[in-house]
Amino acid sequence: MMVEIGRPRDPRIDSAVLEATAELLGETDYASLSVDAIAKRAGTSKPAIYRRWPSKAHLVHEAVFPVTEYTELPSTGSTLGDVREMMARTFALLTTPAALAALPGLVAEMAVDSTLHAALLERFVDVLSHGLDDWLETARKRGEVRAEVRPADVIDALAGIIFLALITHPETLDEAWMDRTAEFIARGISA
Amino acid sequence: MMVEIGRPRDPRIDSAVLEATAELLGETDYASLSVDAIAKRAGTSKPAIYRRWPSKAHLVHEAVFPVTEYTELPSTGSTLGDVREMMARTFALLTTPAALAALPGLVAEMAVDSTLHAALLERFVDVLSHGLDDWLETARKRGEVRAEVRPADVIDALAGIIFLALITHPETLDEAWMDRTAEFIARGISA
Amino acid sequence: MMVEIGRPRDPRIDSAVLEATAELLGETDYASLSVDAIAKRAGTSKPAIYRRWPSKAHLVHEAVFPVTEYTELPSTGSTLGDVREMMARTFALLTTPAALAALPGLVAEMAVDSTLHAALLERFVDVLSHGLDDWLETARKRGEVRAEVRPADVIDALAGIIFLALITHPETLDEAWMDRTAEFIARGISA
Amino acid sequence: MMVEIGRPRDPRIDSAVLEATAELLGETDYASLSVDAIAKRAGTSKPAIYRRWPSKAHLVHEAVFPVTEYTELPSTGSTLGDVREMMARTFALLTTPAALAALPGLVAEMAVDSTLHAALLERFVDVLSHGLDDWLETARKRGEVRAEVRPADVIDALAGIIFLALITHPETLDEAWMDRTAEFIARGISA
DNA sequence: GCTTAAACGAGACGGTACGTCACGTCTTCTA
DNA sequence: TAGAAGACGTGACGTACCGTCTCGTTTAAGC
Repeated sequence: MMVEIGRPRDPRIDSAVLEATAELLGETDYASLSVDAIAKRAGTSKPAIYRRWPSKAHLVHEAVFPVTEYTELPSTGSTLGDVREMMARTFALLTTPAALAALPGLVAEMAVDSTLHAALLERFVDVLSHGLDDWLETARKRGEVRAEVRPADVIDALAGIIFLALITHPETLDEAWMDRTAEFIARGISA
Repeated sequence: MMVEIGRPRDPRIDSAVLEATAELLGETDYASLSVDAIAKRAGTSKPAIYRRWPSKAHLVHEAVFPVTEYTELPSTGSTLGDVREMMARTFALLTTPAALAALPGLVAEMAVDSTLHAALLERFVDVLSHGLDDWLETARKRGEVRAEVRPADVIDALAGIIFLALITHPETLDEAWMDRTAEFIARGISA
Repeated sequence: MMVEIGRPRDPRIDSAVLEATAELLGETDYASLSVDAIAKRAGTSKPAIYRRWPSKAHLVHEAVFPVTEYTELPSTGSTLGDVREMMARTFALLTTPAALAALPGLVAEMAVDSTLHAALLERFVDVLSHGLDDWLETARKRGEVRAEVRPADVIDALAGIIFLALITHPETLDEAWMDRTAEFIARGISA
Repeated sequence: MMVEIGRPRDPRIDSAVLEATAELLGETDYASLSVDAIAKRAGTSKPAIYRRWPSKAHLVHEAVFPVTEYTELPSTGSTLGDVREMMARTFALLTTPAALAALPGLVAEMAVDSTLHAALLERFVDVLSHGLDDWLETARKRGEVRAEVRPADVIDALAGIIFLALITHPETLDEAWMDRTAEFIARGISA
């Protein structure tokens, strides 16, 4: 049992920093975001930040993808409908102002920092794949999804297509595109 | 017709710099790549580089994705076979040592620099979509591809899935993964 | 009263930089003196230097003309003797290796940077005119110096003549020249 | 006899460059004056300039102190009057807009470039000392100037005092200052 | 009138330093 | 020991100017 010694950390700093980070990411991109600016906006100091997160990237990752309660994948009754719902969730996750500003930068840092890589993956897979195993199992039993389709493949497709589309042609991601893409993925995994 | 005036640029510098950049990207990642180091390796100077490319990102983009001769999409006779071939090409394009090192960084800079965004897209779409229109048209006529599938959708799927897989779990991208993914995409666009 | 807050500056850096600057000025001229080299020699960094001095010129000025203890103008009993002593001091001040190397460059920067101009003048006048007012007063009372001679005029003459001679014909500044010039100045201010 | 071969130099370029240099020195200081800007203003090119002058400093030196006709030192009848006239001439030479802007810079370059040093001295001594030998000789014969006073000493005093005063307190160089200084110098050389 | 050779404009070149910026760490004082 | 403040080393950024070079073109003098 770890005994806490000395002055305890002020939990208000944690949230103030996360909020400040998300706010600032709504105003500038990842590269122009400085830790000094975050500290100032949060009314704290750089060392207090580095005591909590090992690097700017880790902080941003946590600010952009906060740990949230899982909500069950609602069953719409059809494969297409369920895929459409998963897409909507993934899309929502990736298109908050903070996520839009931070994602490219995080991707760059991921490639260099393996601890960030791991953290980012875990957080992501957690959120996106939650309930996916069960859903796939059920759909497979109904004969609607091929046996060899793996959860990771579905995430690759969902997240990969949305991510690439977001960074290359965000202006064309309308309802029609969502529909076409859902149809594409649903057929891709169908028996 | 633009008339050349003044001392012409030394074309050997262009190629030496591009080569040096690609070489260095085989040794370090994008962030650790300095323009000074490129200049030194290429036997030239920083100003000579900035005279040719507006930023490090533009230079890297050109070094990593050189303009190449287009080769026709070979028809294997089946949709699946053709998709598998397109995947192989896209995969090859994205997994040169230089591309692996540079891609995350380029994605980050793309988000900030719109001229780079445009340049990168043009280069990419050029290479990947070459012949795709015709191929889709033909496949559509044979009744193998749905009418609403667009070339851009195919590129999103191909490049998006491969890119995300590369930056998240490159170690699992074996032949089996390529096969499953080709199957997925082929079914996704099929009638 | 200013309260010090945050990490205090390391005073060893101040002195190491000043020493390094003076040393390097003994080896090269002002123009070839780079801030990078100073930082390296002093075992510190460029930002640490620019935190302390607003420009290379301000740093050099302080390194070349350090604030020193004032020593009284010793009275030799005669106007000529006292002038000769003042000349010797001015000459010593301007002919340290660092001063010889730096002075022309400082003069050039003075013309451009008004803050440097002010700083350089203050330092100079401080050192050269210290005790001069009293000396002139005394000499005037003895009837040896004309009433209208001002301290600034004496400094102009002393420093101006020595400076111009130094930059135009340093090789001829022997004892005889010093004697002739002291005689010239002593007569110039005499009643 | 050197035979001219090839296209002769365009003499209009010489004068256009000198004029442009003097003009620009009325607008900025020596350091901010670029050879590119001179070439542009003169409607010519950098190589044409470097064909004529070995460095920026040499060009500026010639632009600021053009070779002029010597005018005799007018005898005012008194030592003081003659010295006052010499001061006026020296002052005029050093206070053209171009000279004011260029002098500090030239002094700095002089210290580094020995060919410039020589050129600048020759030009200066030529102008200032012209007729001085004769004048001194005459004054000496009249018993008004001490035997050991040398022409170079007079130039040191005249130019040194004016130069230092110009770069340190130009705003106080009024008629009264000129009078006091002429008196000082006249007494300094008097028997 | 043709040849010759250098001057010309434009601008690229290598070199070198500039002053700035942000990162993540360290050091001080205070709570 | 946390916290605020801010200095620290590191290392790269993009810019500026120097004086030289390499082009293609123009200009005069000599044959």
